[in-house]
Amino acid sequence: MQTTDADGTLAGELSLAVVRFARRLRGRRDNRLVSLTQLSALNTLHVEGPMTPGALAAAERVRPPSMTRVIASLSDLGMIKRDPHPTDGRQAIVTLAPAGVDMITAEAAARKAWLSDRLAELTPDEQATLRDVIGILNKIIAGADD
Amino acid sequence: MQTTDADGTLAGELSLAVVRFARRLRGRRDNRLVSLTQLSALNTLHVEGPMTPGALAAAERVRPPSMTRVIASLSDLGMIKRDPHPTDGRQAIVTLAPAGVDMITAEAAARKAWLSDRLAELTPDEQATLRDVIGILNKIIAGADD
DNA sequence: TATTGTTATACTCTATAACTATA
DNA sequence: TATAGTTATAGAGTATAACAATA
Repeated sequence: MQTTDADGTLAGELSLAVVRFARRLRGRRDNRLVSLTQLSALNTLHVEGPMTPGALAAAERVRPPSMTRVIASLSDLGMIKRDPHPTDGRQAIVTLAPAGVDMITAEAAARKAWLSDRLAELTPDEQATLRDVIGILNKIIAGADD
Repeated sequence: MQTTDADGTLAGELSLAVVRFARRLRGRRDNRLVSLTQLSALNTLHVEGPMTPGALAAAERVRPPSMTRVIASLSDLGMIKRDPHPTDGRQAIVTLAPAGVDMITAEAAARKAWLSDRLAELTPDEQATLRDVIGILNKIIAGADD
């Protein structure tokens, strides 16, 4: 077993595998009411609580204009609400609405419906590896502050 | 440690982590000459050899019209070439050109330049977990034939 | 008729640049 | 002037539907 990645093989193969997997995730979902991008924003609001559009953009690692559109679409769907910032008129506070909480719950079930079928075909060791990799991926994402 | 995913937690968290990681991969690359989607197609041609557009679409898990566009862009860049099928006038054979091979090599180095920095911050165990997960993700992708 | 591939069209996600409003 | 956010615009990636060419 290697302990370093001097030749970049791990970086390369990991990139391609993740891109293909993400493509499958986006394309294979049954519930088309919200996209995975929208769901990711809802999830962040659920985990971290209400925040400004700028903070949400930073948390999601997208640019503010991109988050503006995500917020607008989720607001149209009634899944979040926008309130004025108490002290700064430029900012706003984005809060998860009850419909947004319901969507998170429903989407978790929808993903389970197909991905869990795939996961069920894996060995317990493989499932454990996937569980471990979630934290590692999040660590890489969080560390990529350049 | 759990050995099943009855509540869908693994499916949900894995989905969100992978989507965010893929977003970072797409946005953070320095070499903008080819996209990760294009690179993935080049890589498949490199690993599996020349094939028809339909076969390449199937291998990449995208629809034929999507692959038509990827092939057109790579052909414009001189990284692949299209030849007539020897026996079936409807089909074509897509082959990796020398410039495509060079691009695969260059891109592997470019990815290494930034992702390896992140990987270097991980423990050997974490790197080994990532190495294991590549095969698991590919297994899931391959199995999702519904 | 069935298959392969392309064209036409549309939608989502993301970005940069320019702008408005507020601090 | 500086900051937060939106609007305008553009480009990549993907899809479905309709079409053309060939089997």
